[in-house]
Amino acid sequence: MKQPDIGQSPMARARGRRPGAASTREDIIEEARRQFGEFGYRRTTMRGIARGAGVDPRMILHFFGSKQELFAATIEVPFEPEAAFEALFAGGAVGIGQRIAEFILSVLDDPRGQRTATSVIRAAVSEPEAAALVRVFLTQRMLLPLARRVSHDHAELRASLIGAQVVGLIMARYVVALKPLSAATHEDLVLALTPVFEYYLFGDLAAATALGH
Amino acid sequence: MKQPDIGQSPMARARGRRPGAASTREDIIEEARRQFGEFGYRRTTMRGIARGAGVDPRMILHFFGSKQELFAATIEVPFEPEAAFEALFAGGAVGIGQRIAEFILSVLDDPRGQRTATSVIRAAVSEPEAAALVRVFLTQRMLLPLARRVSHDHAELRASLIGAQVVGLIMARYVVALKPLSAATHEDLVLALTPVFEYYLFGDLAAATALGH
DNA sequence: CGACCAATTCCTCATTCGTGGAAATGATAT
DNA sequence: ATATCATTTCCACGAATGAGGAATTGGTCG
Repeated sequence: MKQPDIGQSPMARARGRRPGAASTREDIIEEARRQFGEFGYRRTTMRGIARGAGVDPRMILHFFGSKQELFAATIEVPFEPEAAFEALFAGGAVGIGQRIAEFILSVLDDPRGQRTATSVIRAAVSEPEAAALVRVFLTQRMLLPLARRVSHDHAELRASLIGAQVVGLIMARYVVALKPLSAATHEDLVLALTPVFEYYLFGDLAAATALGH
Repeated sequence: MKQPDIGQSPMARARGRRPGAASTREDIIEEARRQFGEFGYRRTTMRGIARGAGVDPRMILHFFGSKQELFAATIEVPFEPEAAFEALFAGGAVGIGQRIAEFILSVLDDPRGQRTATSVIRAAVSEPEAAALVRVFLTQRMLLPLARRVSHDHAELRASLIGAQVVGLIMARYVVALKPLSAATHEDLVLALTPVFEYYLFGDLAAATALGH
């Protein structure tokens, strides 16, 4: 006599497969990238991603299996480190610091690069497993290839100092949002960082010489 | 007839105040400092601190009221920024970069300073409110006083760049544990960082000059 | 048309967390 | 001694979370 379960909840969408093209998977990844980048791994929740993507939370498990696998699927390095270093060093030692600074800043100007960077850093801070992954990736894929092109003493230390400066820049600019750095222009930062990168690459680390004035 | 409630749980300690001196409050703070520094704000739990301190979880609320207040109680800056800067700059411009590097590294060599630094950074990454607090503290108490002593153009930018390098060093050395940096000695890092600090303080930020060779 | 599979929704479970109530006990002051 | 207060223990609540079961619907292929 009663209509069977219809009208019980006016907002209740019908179950089953939606007609038309299904962008659900991509919507989830897109929203997950945003939230992991903005909130970090721990404070980002499956339900929050689902809400932001306009999707049932169950879809995330359906497509990705777990929160960790979803996070892994959101990571995209927008360049190939070894190829990028080769191109950067192809121009010789002259101007190498500026080219590195330009390259790093341009990666961080791109929303994808910026989100990936902050996302990975935040995850490394809150998840030990992520920190281990970051350590391996940074060391094997970024710092060692960079160090290999630095034919100087303490090559790995030099690469690590550059990495530390870059990480600090990301933290100060995007995570803590220190005004002088978040307001500085791309060009200002390139100019300010260029001498530091050149010093870390080629300078005499064991002699506290003055560095320009 | 039955012994009243005794023997029900052999491990059950008697209620009420313990005899002797009560170090509970200090035990909690001590353990909280360790865990906030090691795990960050989010992954540190009241129950975990209580377990580590050998204390009932309720004691934490009893003494501190909430997790946030407990965290606030664990923060201890082991120096007075303005006084420290005054002392550092009292020796004049010559050797100022080295003195700053020495000072920062010595603070980070001290377990208390190191724990406070990592703890605050981790909290800033995982908690927006903490990030706001860190931004204000860093800007008002550290960077502006530092900038005030830098009688050059872009004083705040210079101070922020130093701050970013220090934060990056802490991240790389203690959070991600990049080997070349965590293995480097105090002296190595002082030598490597001194020219950078001097450049950030006094160098020409708008001219990409070479910085030592 | 019928069988099969992917996509979608609803509901549930077990766990964990921060917080708080209430009672018990020792120390201390009167 | 008695009253008062701080300290301590156990227990519970409500919320949030990651994960998964089961049913329903639509596309696709025979």
